[in-house]
Amino acid sequence: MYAKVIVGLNQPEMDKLFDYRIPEGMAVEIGVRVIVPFGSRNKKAEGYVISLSEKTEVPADKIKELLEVLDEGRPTFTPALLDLAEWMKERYFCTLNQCLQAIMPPGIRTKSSWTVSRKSLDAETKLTPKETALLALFGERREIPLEEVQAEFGGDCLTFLRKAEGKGLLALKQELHRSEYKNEKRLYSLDRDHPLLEAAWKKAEKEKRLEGQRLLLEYLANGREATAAELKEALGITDSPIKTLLKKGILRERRQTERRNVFDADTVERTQPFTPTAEQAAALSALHRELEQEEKKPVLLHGVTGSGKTEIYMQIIAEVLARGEQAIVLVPEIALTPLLAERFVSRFGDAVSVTHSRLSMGERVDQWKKARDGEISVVIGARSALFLPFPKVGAIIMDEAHENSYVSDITPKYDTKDVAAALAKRYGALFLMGTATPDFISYYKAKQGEFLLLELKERTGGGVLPRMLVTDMRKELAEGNRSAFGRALQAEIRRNLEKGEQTMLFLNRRGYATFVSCRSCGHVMKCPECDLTYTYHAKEHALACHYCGRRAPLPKVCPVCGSKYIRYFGTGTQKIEEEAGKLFPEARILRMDLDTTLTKHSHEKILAAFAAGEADILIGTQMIAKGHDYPNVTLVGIMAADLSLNADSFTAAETGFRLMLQAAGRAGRRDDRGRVFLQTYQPQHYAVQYAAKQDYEGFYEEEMLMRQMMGYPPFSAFFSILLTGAAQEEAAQAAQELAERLAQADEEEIATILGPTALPKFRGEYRYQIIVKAAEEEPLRQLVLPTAERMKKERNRNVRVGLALNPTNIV
DNA sequence: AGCACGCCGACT
DNA sequence: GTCGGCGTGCTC
Repeated sequence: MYAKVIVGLNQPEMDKLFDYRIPEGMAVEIGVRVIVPFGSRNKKAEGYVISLSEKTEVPADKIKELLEVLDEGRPTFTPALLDLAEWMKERYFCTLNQCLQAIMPPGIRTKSSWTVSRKSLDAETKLTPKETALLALFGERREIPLEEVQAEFGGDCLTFLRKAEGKGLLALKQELHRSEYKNEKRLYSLDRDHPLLEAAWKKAEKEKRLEGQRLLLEYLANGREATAAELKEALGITDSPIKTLLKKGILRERRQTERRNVFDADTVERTQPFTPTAEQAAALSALHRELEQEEKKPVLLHGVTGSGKTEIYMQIIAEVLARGEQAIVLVPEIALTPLLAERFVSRFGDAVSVTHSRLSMGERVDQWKKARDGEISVVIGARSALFLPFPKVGAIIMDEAHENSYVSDITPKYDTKDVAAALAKRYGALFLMGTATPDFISYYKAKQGEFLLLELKERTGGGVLPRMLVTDMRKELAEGNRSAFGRALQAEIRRNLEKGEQTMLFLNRRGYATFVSCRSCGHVMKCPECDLTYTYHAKEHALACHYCGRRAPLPKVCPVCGSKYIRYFGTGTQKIEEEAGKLFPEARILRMDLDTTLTKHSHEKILAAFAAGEADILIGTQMIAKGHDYPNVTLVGIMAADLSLNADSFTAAETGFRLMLQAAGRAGRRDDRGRVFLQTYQPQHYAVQYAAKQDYEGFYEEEMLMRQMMGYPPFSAFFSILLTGAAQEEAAQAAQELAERLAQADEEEIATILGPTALPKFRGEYRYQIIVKAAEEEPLRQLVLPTAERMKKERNRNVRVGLALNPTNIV
């Protein structure tokens, strides 16, 4: 038997199957991780078994044998996940190996290291000066890590070392390190039949200095087991009495590996399903119908905040579990709070687990194993939860499906929505996306019938929509208010402070570049070619369009009104916090943004403190827009609605609009009507106008018209081609050449080719981007793919070509 | 990616 | 003769 293996080398040329013979008696399944000998030096490398075969085309003298099967022979990749990896490879133009790495739990990959050991040499051996220097590096040591030699002789000294090895001066040795993240506990108990036990008891009771031993013997007398940490905690002893009794054999040690629990399901009270409202019942019956279908359509559940989407998720999950299948609930990383998890635990008990990047590596690996071994059947997690090796997933639920954190930021830069749909198809599972503000591409697909569209328009708890008030910050400025707080908002905050009600202030800076606008007329500097906001490049003191690459000098006066009040809009949450402190010295203020949430539970702590009424004002980025109901919040201020409206992407207006609606959802979720202040320099902007009316449909219609006119997705398809290289000249030339070849290949002129554009250096590499867009995807693929493939093949080894089709995040 | 191999030019 | 710097082809 032969195993076809992907060797875990991250190189496009290596992304093919290598055949290995399976040694006699070795059990190998598809999807297992293996160690294989690779290359002329038979270096040990990690590989993944993709398929098994009776025969091989490879000549017998080339075939090597598998060295070892990892993970006790349990497959890392289920058939569904392997199939998904193949799909991702095609969709994201990357290697199968990269897809497998994305699917694998992080951190379990075997690492390799090399050591150099010296050999005794006879007197005649003549050494070159460099060899003498190398042996001097050893000093008294017999063995040193390769890194140390490389630090001294340069990273490329391997040929020299190999030669010295051939001469018999030294030996190079490879070591593999596998991370198991085992949670091994050492439990101590009393050997009650031990002959010395009686004597030890007596002695410990008599002698004062043996107090620790006495406590220990007493504590364990009833046959209980405990870890050293527990004993120390319970008895107030050090580990020395434990060690002493262990040495005598009176204490016994038992090692036990335990899978870590991410939280304690026992402390959560169980709840029963609610009786659905009429609206929910209608949605549920549609979902049940879809569950019965062989070919299931993805479902978009468009439900306003508070319309009870979670209850619908839970009732669907209950159905799936009843069938003996599993469910995956995807949540944006930031929304993954213990509170949310608790809701699911309260319904499904310890069948539920949680996984996200804030867990330790061991915790994550353990949740992964629990899924594999059927110990859990519901998982709530960030996007990587999709890749848990469940046997048969019945439903994939994606909450807050509009969130941009669902797009992976490392290769493959997958969009979780697309991957989840592809995976659901492979499982035959239901894929349900829930959101109050669908992204427009999904909404468009739903309206076109590609997705099933379900709507929830009522809030289950009653609740009224908040009042939206637009503050024209240009006017504020003209009337002498230079603060970031409009006068109306200031007055309302004061009122809230007096009434003891809470206020939330949003300022969304994360992920959006600074933009340049005129403070007098509100004009925003935009690229005339793309109608997208210019980004200010401080280093060059110039404006740049990140979409087409156009550069323009920074104007000294506003091109529209001639005013000199041109400003870089860059107020951050910290500045708002400072200003709020001055304006409302009596207020207790909390701030929550990336900087204040770097430590493990800080995120939850800040929200919990605010929920408990320990602060009057919470200032933060969009991360405070999510999460739970704060009944005492009656006022929300969106400090600069423009900030998100002017990001340099064609989705900017949509994102900004959504953020305003989300913020609105934070206020007045009970009987009293909340107030939301939209502060903006562009009150006439259509996104602001529609947000003020809370008119999602109206905005959608207008935005779609706009996109159709401008030829943006979903009315067009585009490729982003990125050429990367350490040598600037080479990368630039390759990019130029590719752009020319594309133009040449585009005989029928279906495409618009933008660029190449130089992007900022990234990790020491120069990057050039080409955008190719066209009305239809298929002809575009036929134009771009062969041309780019040919370029890749003929390319200089030092320039990499990366492709992305309709990426959600344009670089 | 890593590695070997071959070729070349510089330096001792 | 030694060393380092490339370009090229191969890895089951």
